[in-house]
Order: sequence, then C-alpha cells, then structure tokens
Amino acid sequence: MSATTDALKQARDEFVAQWGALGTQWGINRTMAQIHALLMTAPEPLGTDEVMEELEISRGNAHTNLKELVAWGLLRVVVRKGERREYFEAEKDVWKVFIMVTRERKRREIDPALQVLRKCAEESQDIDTPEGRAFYEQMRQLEEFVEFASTMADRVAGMKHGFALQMAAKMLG
Amino acid sequence: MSATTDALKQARDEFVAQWGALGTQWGINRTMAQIHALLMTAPEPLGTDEVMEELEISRGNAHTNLKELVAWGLLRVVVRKGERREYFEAEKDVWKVFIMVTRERKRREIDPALQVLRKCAEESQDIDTPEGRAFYEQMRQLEEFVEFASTMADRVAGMKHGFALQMAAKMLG
DNA sequence: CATTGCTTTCAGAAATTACTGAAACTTCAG
DNA sequence: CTGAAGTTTCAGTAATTTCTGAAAGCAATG
Repeated sequence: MSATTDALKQARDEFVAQWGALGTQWGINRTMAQIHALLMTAPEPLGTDEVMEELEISRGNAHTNLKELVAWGLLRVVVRKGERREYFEAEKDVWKVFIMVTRERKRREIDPALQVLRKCAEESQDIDTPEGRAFYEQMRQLEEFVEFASTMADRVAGMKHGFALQMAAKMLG
Repeated sequence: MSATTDALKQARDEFVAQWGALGTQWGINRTMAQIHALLMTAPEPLGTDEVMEELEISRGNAHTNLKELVAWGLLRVVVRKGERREYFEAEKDVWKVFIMVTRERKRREIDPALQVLRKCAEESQDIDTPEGRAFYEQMRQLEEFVEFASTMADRVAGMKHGFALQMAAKMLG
C-alpha cells in the first residue's frame, strides 16, 4: 500500500471516528453516524459485511443502523444484477442531506411538540383565574412559535439549493 | 382547592411530563426539560426545594439541572432581599428562548463539527489520487455548508423578533 | 424440497447516562 | 468561634440505551 493511500485511509478513519463522536452530541447514536460518515466518503457502495469489518461491529448492529439510515433517506439500497447481496450508497450532495435531516427532525421533534402544545392549550382554554389565563397564554405563544418553525422547516425542505443561497445572501447582506 | 385550580394543576402537570418526554427526543435530559417546563409556567420564581417537591427528585438532581439551565441562559437566578435562598425564574419570551437555544446549540454542535471538517480537509489536501481528491472535495463541501449554517445561526440569534417575522413573511410569501 | 446465501429479529450483556443521598463546603448571624 | 441555612460535589446505584451473537426467516437454485 502506497504512502498516499495510507494517508487517505488515516484521514478517513479520523473522519469516521470524529463524526461518530459528533453524532453522540447531536442525539444520534454513534454507530449510525459512523456508518453515515463511512458511506459518504466511500467511492462506491458497500455491503453489510464490509461495513461490519471496517467499523468492527456486529452484524445486528450494522444491519439495524443501515436500515435506520435508509429510513432517514440518507442511504439508498443498491442491488447489482446477478447478485443477491444488498449494497448501500450514501447521498453525497450536502444540500440534499440537509433537506432529509430537516424533514426527519421536523417529523420527530416539531410535530409531536405541536400535538402536546395544542392539547395543553385546549385543556386550559376555559380556566378562568389569572394563573389559568397566564398558563393558557404561554401555551398559545409556544404553539404559535412551533407552528412557525414547522412552516419554516417545510419551506426550507422544499427549496432548491440555488434558491436557498439567494435567500441567504439577502438575509446576510 | 377549587375545581378550576385543580384543572390548572392537572394541565400543568401534563405539560411538564410531556415536555420532559419531548426533551428526551431532542437529546436533552428529561429532568432538565421538566424543570424548564415547570418554571416557564410558574407564576413566580421557585427555589430548589419547591422544584424537588414538585417533580419528586433529589436535591442533587434538581441542583445540577437548575445550574445547567442557568448555563444555557434559560433561567435567571433571583435573590430576594433579606433571604439567603436562591430562586430561579425562567425566560418566558418564546423568541428569546429560541435565541438562547440557537446560540448554545451552535456552540455545542456546529462549532465542533467545523473543527473536525477543517482538520480532515487539511489532512487530505495533498493526497494526489482520484480517491484522495474525492475525499478532499467531500470534506470541503461539508465544511462550506457547516460554515454557512454557522453564519445563519449567528444572524438569526442577532435578530429582533419583529425582524424575524418580517423576513419570514418574505420567505413564505 | 434441501441447500445456500443472505437478511432480519431479539434476548441477554455491555456501555452509557442520569439520579440519589449524604457529606463537605460556604456564608452569614449572633 | 459556633451554629444554622443553604449550596455544591460525588461515589455508588439505577435506568436507559446500544450492541452482540445466535437463531429464525426468506428467496433463489439445483
């Protein structure tokens, strides 16, 4: 193995390890983040066994997290003709990755919050004391804000990269 | 206790419990989210003992999470004249809460990612093979995007509520 | 319909994270 | 200085999350 190939392997391993550590901070499990990093920097699709070997993890773990990444829309399953194995390929376009993550987080984090806030607002609607009114108002304000966030998330997720940049330029200028 | 007071307590308990559960999904610990919910809906500042009693948690747990919330800028410490106890009061303005959370998440999630990406880009800068170039390019694209996110976070965190609404209207219109 | 090659599931083990309760520390008043 | 009232720390325990390895499932092939 040549010196440059070795240097690449090293840089890539570093990236995988660090991305995994970051994932933990973002509330994503380490293995999932590592697999994502590995595949985002893979020149071609990898199979379950290759992922297992590269990251030194069990089949069950590799399988679960690969499927989870597919559910997030961050990996595609690739089947090669004449082969039974499944290969996995990462979305490499950074903007598309961002869109996927935004959609998924909205679904998992924003939508449930909205449910809760609406329920609490409704339940406190008719409580006719100063404290009751204050509580209701607080719920309403949270609800309004989260609704706003929800709309923004949808908007952003629908944008084309170019448009987003244009908007950002306006915002920043 | 009157019926309406009772209904309020019930609604509030529900909110605290659910907000705690949501917190878990956001990668924030349950107790911290519960304390935050409790104080956001408290008509006046509470002391450690009241928080302990309300949520049925230990002193150590209450203390740690109260201080953590202060560190996030989501609670203020209030001292009443002639008293030694510390009381805690939540920021109730939803927009201000959002700003604080944005700042803190940028610091904890975006900045470290940028460090990692810069290091990996630098390390792979001179690897002169097709795979090396591809890796370097991927790091650069990620870096560029995260830089963009960082700038946006700073911008948003510097906005006044009114301005944000105005911008949102433009975006959505 | 038996075998092969691969995918999926899941019970138990390991690792991580959060909580308790008690002791140590700090500050103030008498 | 001593005690009272409160804050802070932390070792050990509990709860939760993640991972392993093996068994079960499934589809294609001969």
